[in-house]
Amino acid sequence: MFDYLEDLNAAQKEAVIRTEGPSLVIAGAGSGKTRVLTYRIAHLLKQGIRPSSILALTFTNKAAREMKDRIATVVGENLARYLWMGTFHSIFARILRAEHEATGYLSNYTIYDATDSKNLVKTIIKEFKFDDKIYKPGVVASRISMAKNNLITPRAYAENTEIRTYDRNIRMPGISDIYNEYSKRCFLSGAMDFDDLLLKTNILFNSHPEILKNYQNRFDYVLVDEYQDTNYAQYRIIKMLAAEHNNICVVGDDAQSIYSFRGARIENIFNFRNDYPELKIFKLEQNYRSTRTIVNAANSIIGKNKRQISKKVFSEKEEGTRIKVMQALTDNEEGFLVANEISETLLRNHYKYSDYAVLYRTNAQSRIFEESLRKRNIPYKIYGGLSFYQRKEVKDLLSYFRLVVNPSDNEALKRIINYPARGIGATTLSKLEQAALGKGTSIWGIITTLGENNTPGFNKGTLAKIGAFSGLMKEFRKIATEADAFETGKTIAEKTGVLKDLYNDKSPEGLSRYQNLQELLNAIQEFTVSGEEEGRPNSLTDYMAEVSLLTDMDNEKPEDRNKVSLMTAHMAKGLEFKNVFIAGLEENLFPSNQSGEKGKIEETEEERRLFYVAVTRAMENVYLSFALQRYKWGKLDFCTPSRFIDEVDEAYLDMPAPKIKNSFEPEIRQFAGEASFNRSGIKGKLRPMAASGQNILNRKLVRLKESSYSGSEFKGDDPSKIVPGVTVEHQRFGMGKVLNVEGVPPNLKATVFFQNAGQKQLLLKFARLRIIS
DNA sequence: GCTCAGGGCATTTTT
DNA sequence: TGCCCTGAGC
Repeated sequence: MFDYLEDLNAAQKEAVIRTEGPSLVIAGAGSGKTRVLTYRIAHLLKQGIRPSSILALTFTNKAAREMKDRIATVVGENLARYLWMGTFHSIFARILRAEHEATGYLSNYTIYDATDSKNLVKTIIKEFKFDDKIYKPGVVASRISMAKNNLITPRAYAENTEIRTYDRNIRMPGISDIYNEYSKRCFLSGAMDFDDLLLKTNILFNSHPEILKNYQNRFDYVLVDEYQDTNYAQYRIIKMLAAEHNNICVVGDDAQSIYSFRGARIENIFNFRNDYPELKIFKLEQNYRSTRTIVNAANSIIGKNKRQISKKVFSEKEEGTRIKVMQALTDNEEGFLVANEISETLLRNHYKYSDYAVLYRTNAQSRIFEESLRKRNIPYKIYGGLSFYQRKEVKDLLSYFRLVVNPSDNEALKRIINYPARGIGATTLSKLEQAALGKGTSIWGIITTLGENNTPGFNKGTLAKIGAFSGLMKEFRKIATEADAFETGKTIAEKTGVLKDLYNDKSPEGLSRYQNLQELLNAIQEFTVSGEEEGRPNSLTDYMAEVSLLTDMDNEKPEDRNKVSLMTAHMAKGLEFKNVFIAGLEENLFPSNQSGEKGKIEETEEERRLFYVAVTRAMENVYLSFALQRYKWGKLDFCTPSRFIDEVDEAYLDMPAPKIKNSFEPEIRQFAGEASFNRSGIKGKLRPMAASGQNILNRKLVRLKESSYSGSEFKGDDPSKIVPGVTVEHQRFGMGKVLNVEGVPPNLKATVFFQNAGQKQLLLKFARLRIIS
């Protein structure tokens, strides 16, 4: 068997074998952090420690899975399998299910995702008659989330003068009441949100010392990955669990703490020493990933931060090439330069597409790179954005499953009670909801007792419709108790007509929706079959307990293997690529100082850490690219390069960072049109817009019914037949068509873009007319 | 209850 | 630009 200790350098080895007592492993970028964690666990197992007494917490399922697989290769599958290894959320969800009696919940509780939480908050805002211009659901939800992450209960929130003053200052003094109501409703629905999994675990351990004791005794060893990203709630749980044996090992890198906006506290890693004065510190400083140039350049950036744990990250690899600075005039040009560089270096250096990543700050920036890569026939994959589990069709079907598992789940019920259409509209639903609130029960609770007690006073027709729905659900619930997850899931998908609905939609979007549902069913089948093989329970209930905590990263497809990756710098953490483009490095998109008064330095430092994370993803080549002018929300912005480029030591750049400060005069051509378009013809006024190079005519859309565009053909209505004056001339790239538009000067042409309306019927296609010169 | 046009808004998000 | 929400009108 292979000797894992041989596979380590001196510092790594120390960190692996000194297993007793508290340890802090400071793991610089690319220093073999995962290796140390996995071998440390393997080492424990080799010494006869029972796997079930080891708790290892990660932030992503992927990290947990990879680590488990690697441990299995060292010590064998049957040992690895009994480890308590998983994400914070999944481990605590499991504990909360096991201890549900002490929490007041049932073991089948639902986990609300961010959308469910926001919808519930929105409902409450409306009911409380707060001004929804001021009370934004997203803002309120994030205040609630902040409170939970800091273990502030609704009551503590109400009594906290500092918080209340802050809320008053942002003109939302009612958040406290909303939070209180929100918690009550979640409980009534038998639901917890993501933050609850941490909050309720804390409450559970604090209020039931005997239960805490039980877990303290169970876990002889506690290990935590990415410790710099833990929030207060996670910190408290870790501390409690490790209090008995004190064998706690946390691994992290303060230089890579980039999630403060989600409640992560970099202080946790700074203060670890105070919590465990007798700790051992291990510093992993040798970087095995990147060239010396990249490591040194990264150091020169992060060195500007005041608050950090001292370390000297170094590389013994070759010096490598300098970082390339790419300056473009427009965002289009930037996309072109990136795509160009990829196709050239790919051939010259025999790279694969998967050796490249384009990183940016915001998801919206992906579009321009998508376009330019597509033009060059470079395969790419966009990460982030709408995840598989957030897709409408997937969420709809999952909502049926949720309701079957937990009929109290109001958010799920509201989502599907009228999908597919059953004639149960908003009015009926709101009556049901009010009745439920009045009685302190769930909507399902009202529905099932309508026979004896028709308080809302529904008429016969409505009662029949609701009855049919509840009959269907009862039937599903019965099947769920008898059949496995796949059998149940498939029956539900078929009997509700959800599957057929999409099958009948032959548009490309309809097809992809149908395929998504098939994919979901395949995943359930896989779960069912592997559960059966391994003797795990595999009912729909068991499946739902898992699926709520899955993300897009958890179902990567093989056909995405050899593609250029497009993602935010945040998402790239933990990954590595031979070539990394850090794109869109304009001051206003990669902000360094645009935040408010509070925490200006902290936020600048965090942006710098983000930049550091992005640079250290690269093994061989780093490109810093930016455009000097860019459209942002339709308006032209003049930009300067991010100040972070200036901070890179010039010795590592292939050209000095350009110091351009709005010094050029844009060439502006103006076009003021007279017409916009709709299905009945040309109407209204074109909004005149100034731009250089490319002119945007107007945001007015041509909405075409029953038509779509695929390949080079219009299916259904051709815009030229519908909108007078619009003629299709020839195809431009991918989505667009170049058009001649009546009334527009002959040197200007329009491009039509199609996109889905995303509404219920999926029939509308948008065509955007855009003038290009 | 559905459709459509118009208005308003806009980081990052491992769970 | 793009997307989501809302209210008018059918």
